[in-house]
Amino acid sequence: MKTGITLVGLIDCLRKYTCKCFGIIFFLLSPQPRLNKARLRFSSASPSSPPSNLTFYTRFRQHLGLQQLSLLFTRWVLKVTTLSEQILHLRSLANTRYPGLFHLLQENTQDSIKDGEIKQHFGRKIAIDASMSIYSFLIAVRSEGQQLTSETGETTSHLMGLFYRTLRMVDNGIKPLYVFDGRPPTLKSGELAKRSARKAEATAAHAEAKEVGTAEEVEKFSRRTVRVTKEINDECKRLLTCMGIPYVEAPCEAEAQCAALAKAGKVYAAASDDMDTLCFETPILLKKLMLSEMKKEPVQEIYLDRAMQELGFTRDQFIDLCILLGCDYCDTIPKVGPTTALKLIREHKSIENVLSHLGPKYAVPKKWPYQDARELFKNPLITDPDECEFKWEAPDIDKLVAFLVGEKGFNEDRVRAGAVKLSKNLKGNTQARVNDFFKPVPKTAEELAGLKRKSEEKAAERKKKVKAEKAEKGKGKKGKR
DNA sequence: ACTCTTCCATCAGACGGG
DNA sequence: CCCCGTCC
DNA sequence: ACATGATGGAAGAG
Repeated sequence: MKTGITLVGLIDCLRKYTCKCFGIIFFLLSPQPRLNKARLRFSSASPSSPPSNLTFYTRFRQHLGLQQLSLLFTRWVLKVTTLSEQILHLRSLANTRYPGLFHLLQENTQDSIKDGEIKQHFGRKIAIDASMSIYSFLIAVRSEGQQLTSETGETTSHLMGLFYRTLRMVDNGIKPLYVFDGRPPTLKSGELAKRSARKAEATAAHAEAKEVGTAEEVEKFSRRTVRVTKEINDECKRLLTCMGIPYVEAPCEAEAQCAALAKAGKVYAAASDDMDTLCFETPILLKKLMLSEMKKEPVQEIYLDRAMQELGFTRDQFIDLCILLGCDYCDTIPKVGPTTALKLIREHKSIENVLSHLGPKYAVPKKWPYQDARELFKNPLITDPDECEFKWEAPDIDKLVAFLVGEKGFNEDRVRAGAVKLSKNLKGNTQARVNDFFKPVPKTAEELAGLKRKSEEKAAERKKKVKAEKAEKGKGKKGKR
């Protein structure tokens, strides 16, 4: 707005710092190019004038808007760099994504989402995507921008987070089962993009040599997106072993494996904040499991069968709905949001029918591999749940102390206190299960009343908010007029 | 006026003492 | 309770 | 020679 930057100026600047441009381009091509301070600092670690580019970029984005800017960069990239169309296409595949499924369920169904407390899950086995948690620990557990480290400078953020979170779960009687990603999740966009690229993009034969180079770049690119290194994963596994907590290694996506375990009845539910897990047919999904105790928010429990029942959908229709809403595997149709998607599927029952009845207003993406996505949801790569063996054992306190205190410099008292909690809860196991068996569904009147009150309060709050806003708006308008 | 979509900004863990 | 510093 | 995703609010389009 204020700054009078021109396109020419921008391009000049970019030419000047060619290497830095890659960073910016990747930002732009990433599904959600957002910048925050931590990241800025992080990526500007190199000495030569990085801030100029980034601030430049930010200002410019405000000026132009994202789409034009990214178009501009795309064109520029094509001209100047060796990045080929395939990478661009790969990124564009994973473009926008609506978070709408949860809201949609919230508003269109009554019983599929239930708020509860963490205590209700006492004694239950719950599968958790380990990599997701570890990733968030690595990002969030920091002090003055730096991760926590042992004396030798090794990162310990992940151990810290994993240790205490697991402790809290065990303390609440939950028996966690961690599921580790097999191959990094790039299989999603990577494989799909490659596949569809191979299929349709034979037209790019004009530069075969280029394509060879590109394939390498694509691989490089996907390798880079590995979030949690093998070392970190191994340390976490070691910690879990010391704690007596079991884990499972998924061949591919942990989410899918969690769902399979839940479906087979090996665990009670899958805990994740990602609604995609529902598409893998987990009967129950727990959302915000760990947030609850800290912030006094309810644990959200989502039942797949009730959701489908209330929407009147079969599993296939439900998956199609999710694809329309936007999943990890393919793009959405522009102008089709949650509401429209629901309407369309209700009317036409399947994506094929939707496509054949779709008005000209809606431009379906040229490459829209919805069938592949559907296939991935229906038949994900998993190991048979029956072959997964896991049990909860007593912690090996000596090893635990040797590891955390000896190698990583944790406070010994805290670790020992934690270990005591672990073994104490293990003892209560048999009883816990019996209790759980006795009163699974019937809640006490108090609990019900409490929950009701809570939800009513929330609803009231929302209404009040809306009302207040409307009132304000009204006032403003009246005042103006 | 209303509904739905797109754009933008912000933040992410766990614990304990005041 | 909320705010804020500390964990390693 | 690297770099994210969920969410809520506000503005925009039809």
